[in-house]
Amino acid sequence: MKVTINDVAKIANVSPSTVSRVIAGNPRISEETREKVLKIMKELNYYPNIIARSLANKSTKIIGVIVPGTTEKAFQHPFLPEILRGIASAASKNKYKILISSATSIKEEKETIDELANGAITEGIILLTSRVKDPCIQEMMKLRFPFVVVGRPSQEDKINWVDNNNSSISYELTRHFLDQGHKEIAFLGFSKEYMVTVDRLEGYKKALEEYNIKFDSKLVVEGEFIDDTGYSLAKKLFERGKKPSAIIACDDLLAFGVIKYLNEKGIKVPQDIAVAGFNNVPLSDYFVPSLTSVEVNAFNLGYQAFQLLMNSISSNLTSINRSIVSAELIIRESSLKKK
Amino acid sequence: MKVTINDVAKIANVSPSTVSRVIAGNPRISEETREKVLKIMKELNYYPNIIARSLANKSTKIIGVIVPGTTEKAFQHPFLPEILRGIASAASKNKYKILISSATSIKEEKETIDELANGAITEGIILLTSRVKDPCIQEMMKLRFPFVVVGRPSQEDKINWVDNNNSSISYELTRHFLDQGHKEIAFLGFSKEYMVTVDRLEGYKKALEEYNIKFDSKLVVEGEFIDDTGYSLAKKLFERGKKPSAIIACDDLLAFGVIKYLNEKGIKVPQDIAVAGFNNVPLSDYFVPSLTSVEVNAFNLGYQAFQLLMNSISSNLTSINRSIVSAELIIRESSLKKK
DNA sequence: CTGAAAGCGCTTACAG
DNA sequence: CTGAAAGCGCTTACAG
Repeated sequence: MKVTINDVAKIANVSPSTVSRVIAGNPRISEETREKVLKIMKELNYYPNIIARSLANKSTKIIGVIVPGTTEKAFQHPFLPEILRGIASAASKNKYKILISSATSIKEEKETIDELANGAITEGIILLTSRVKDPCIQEMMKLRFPFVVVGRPSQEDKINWVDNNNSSISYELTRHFLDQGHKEIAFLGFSKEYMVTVDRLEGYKKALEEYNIKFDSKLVVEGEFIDDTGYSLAKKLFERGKKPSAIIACDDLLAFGVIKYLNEKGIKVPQDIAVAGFNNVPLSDYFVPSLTSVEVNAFNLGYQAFQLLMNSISSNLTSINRSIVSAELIIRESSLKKK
Repeated sequence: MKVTINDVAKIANVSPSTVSRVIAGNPRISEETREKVLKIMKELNYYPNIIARSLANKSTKIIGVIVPGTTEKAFQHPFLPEILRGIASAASKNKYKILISSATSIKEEKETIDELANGAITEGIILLTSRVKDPCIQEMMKLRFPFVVVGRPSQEDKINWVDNNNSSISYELTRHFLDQGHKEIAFLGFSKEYMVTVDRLEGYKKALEEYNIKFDSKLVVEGEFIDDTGYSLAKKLFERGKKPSAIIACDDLLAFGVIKYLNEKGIKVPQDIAVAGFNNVPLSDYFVPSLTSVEVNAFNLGYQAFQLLMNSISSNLTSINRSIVSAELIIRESSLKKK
């Protein structure tokens, strides 16, 4: 049978209260009894029951992380795990544990949120999402429960969130092309459902404007951002009769697909068409040509998200915070004119 | 204030016991009171406190997942998330939640295990590891707590585990080269610390033997499997004066590094040297040349791991089970002679 | 410095 | 079919 605080108390000849106090490190316990109790605990191999403690305490030291969309696709993208890693690292430092949700539909997702929040199992929630009108965000706001979202939400002023400055890094990337003399730059993988792509498109437009290049909507190919293959998006672009000299894809995986398509058509990258992606996946560096991309520092996004959440938990929802994690342009072969 | 079962009971004019029973779906409750209680629950927006329930129940419906090594690198490899996804999917179907550990050292890892197991917070644990003498496995065995490990452990008969048949798929891959007439095949990324690589080397040797090719240890380059870059391993190989006609790397990421090295030396893949990897990462298909690899079905590994764990939890540790997930050879350009 | 008691929010035999 | 009571394993004012 599992040994409890009472067993320890009995054998140590003290009250359960006392044992509880030495566990909690209460300073009002005499050195002598502390040592005695500690010794017995060791002998009996006693471990406090976290559940019981949580119930008495009303503090579980657990946060929930809701992974977007259907679980089936949830971990698909290489940077999601990176975010998780960041959250885990920050949580670990604060002695928090992480409960990962795994819903397969929006409905289930909401139910999970309700359960985690109302079930008193979790002290706060991190939402990984970047959908424009995210139903989970709506749900969380209704619940008045501490939460932060990774990815700028549409209701940005009422919510704790962390994100890159997607608009400005996209601006930078676009300028990188403009500065090299490109006039026709395509933008693949835009989706009005996803804030990230909305922001990135905005930065793209802003750069064009500065260079007095008229925005051409035919150069923007919408896509599901992660699901759609870059191959098909590139194909669509060409079928519109467009043949830009540079292509920006909203994700490296898309960019790889684009390059595959170009290869098949006998178009050389970067000599004929320059290409860049976003998110700097591990293989962008190995790819031939190595792929120009944007490092979003997903680890930091996760890390900061946890910090904001702690903040929100302890401040009792009174303040709204945001955190901008800097992104950096990583220029590689795919976007550089050969000299 | 959070509404409790007592609040509901009072307003519904029944006892807390009755409310508890309708929550539990106890059939001995009259349809009439059930509906009344359900209605009040809705009105008050009542959610059962999971922690309290767990304490009374002695069942938390939570499993722990221990991610190997330092958290910092934990989620690095693309197939870890896939395993997680499999676990999450199976867990979700069984109404289980997942607590992810995040330790940064072996010592911390053991502490986490102790806490999760002895703290009554978790009903079972899945260990993601494939180290040969894994200290966490030792710890778990001591605890007599339900657990399963993903990756064949050295103590394979005393432990629940799930894995591919790494030896046999490696055998197949090696034969794929032998059948094409290759006589000198290098094997990169072996590490005696990791069962996976041990098993894969075994399959490799077996195939050579069948073809009466003498095993040459100079063709085996040890490496940290995931950490080491394929680039440096390939370099080592060449510095030994070896120039095989085919190279097997224990991981696709290694293989990409190898190819990069070969490219730099002006060696063409697959014309001059054929290359293959393991784990079929998302980009292997996009790479130029596309990379021959082994699909390990990480999702299924995770899924099966959860099933075994359920088994172990309900059977009360009385039986030991294993589950072999089939892997498949995916032949692409990098290993095929041009016709 | 330490103990007795009440309480955290549930569940579940037991009795009716 | 339903309720009163005890219990799950802790914590924490309160009293001394």
